[in-house]
Amino acid sequence: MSGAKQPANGAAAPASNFIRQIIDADNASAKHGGKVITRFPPEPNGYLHIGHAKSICVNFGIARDYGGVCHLRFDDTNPAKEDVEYEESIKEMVEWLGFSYRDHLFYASNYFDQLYLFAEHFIERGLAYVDSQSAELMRANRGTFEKPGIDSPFRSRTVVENLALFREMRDGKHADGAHVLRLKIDMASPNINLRDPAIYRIRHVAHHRTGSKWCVYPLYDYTHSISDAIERITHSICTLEFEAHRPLYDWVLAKLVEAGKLPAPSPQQIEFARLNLSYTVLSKRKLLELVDTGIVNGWDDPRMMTLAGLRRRGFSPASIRLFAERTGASKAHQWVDMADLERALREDLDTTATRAMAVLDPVKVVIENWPADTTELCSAPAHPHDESRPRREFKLGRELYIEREDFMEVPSKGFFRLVPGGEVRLRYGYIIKCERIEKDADGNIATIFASYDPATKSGTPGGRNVKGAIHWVAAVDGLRAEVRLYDRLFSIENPDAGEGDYKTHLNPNSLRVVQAWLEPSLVAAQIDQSYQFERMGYFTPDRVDSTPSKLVFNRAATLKDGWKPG
RNA sequence: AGGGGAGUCGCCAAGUGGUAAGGCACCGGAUUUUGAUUCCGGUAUACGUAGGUUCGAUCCCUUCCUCCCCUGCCA
Repeated sequence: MSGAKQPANGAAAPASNFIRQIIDADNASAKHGGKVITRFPPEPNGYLHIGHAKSICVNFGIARDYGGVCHLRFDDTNPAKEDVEYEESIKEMVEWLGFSYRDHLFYASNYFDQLYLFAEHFIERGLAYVDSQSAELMRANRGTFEKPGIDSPFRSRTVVENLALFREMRDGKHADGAHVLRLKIDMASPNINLRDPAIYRIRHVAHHRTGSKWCVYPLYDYTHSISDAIERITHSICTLEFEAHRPLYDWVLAKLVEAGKLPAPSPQQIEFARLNLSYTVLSKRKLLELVDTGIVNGWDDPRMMTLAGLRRRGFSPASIRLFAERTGASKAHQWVDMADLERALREDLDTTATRAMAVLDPVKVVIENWPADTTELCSAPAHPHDESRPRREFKLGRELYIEREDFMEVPSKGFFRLVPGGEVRLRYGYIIKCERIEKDADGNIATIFASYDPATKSGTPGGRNVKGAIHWVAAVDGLRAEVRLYDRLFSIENPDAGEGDYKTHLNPNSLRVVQAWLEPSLVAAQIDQSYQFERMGYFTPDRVDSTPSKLVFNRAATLKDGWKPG
């Protein structure tokens, strides 16, 4: 009865949490007849980020585990800020994350008629009034945390007066800001949200869905509670900052239920802690600023923790779901390390990513005893634990490239790659020995001259082996490509807590671009597919800049590196 | 006259009167032509603090401390 616990992708079953406990209890008492309906209610005024992803996973995940449904509902009550562009992006990202909203797409704006009628109902019951104070005066009269507010001089308007005025507001007879419709609750409430909250304001602005039909638009608390009830949401899961709004949510619904306008039982608002990620910022305002000031290249910049950015960077939907599952849902403020996101990525990609070899910082190797102008075909599995996938092939010739960091002229203790006079295996190829090196005018190693042992071809039964194996790309069939190496955008854990503006803590090395050598199989690399460049990390073709004639790869994450030079 | 929340291992997070799950990280060791993966094994005398109730308290009561949220005609 504790919800069908279906692992998201072979991972452990979702842990019990306080939300699921509430649902279990409701199911046990048949409060909602065993139904579970949740909702993800974004305002279409920005792009989704990793924090939203967690909320999506919580809401859609619970619906899935309990055999219920999760509504995608656009909270589009503020036409001045919202746009279809955002709506489309949000829908795309929800789907990309692996959740379907097909038959469960809703809009708060679809309830505008109903919301309006309910507002008149509140007026008729003497529970709402038109306030004509200025915004400034309203603020002043609301009181403070310690001091109760004082009643508006318009609080005692008659029902007839209120109704007439509200209809005039609706009919466009008044300017923006001239009046506002307020619930009549309690100006002395210790909870400021209950001090006669405004529920309708005048906005002579066209709405992207309702056009110019309305010039009065309902506010969040009023709209959200009623929308939930109309959709028969059973559990309305939101973040902690709405805790103080719950009494208002309950008040609105209770009044409508007692009048027979809405069915019982009402949905229950449940709040959980939002996600905080280290080394980044997640507020819409800051994300926008990073884009507007050109610090990043757009909303889908791979360094951005937006879902568009994460996707472009090479994060898989499954890895984000795994991450959301691991961080769980609770009421304690959580501060999660960015590295945890990368670990979830590695865990997912290790089992799925096709392998390939790529040299990101090339140094040339010449095998002097390799016959000139000859090559030999080598092959390698697409995945080390899945031999059923077609193998990849590439050539080995006299000249090739290896990673600069795989050679040390003066090796650190414990270094077992290539050193002067030492041997190393060319993965899937032969064992080579470094005979001598040649440096350029600046003292950098220009070429490594080596010899190979013909008896050591990869796969030779009973052949000898050496400890180190390094990746390489032959000059004959290697591909050139641009590779973008990303790192965290900020250099301190909490950019907001440091001294000064968060933008003073940018990591200057958050993007490095290198020209790499890739093995030939990578010409066929697909957008949205991840590749493990062996020993280097997980990469994906850049979805906007990569073309077959000019390959561009993004690094999503490095591989775990257990070697500590000593 | 203020109100509402939260404090359990480095990071998440269960448990809620019967003597501290799990994940990640970390540390050993085995396998490995990725210093990856995988596999074994280890890791809180301890639940913000001080008291109290109880045979027994992370869980109940009280004190104190720390942190977060709320004074938009934003959501």
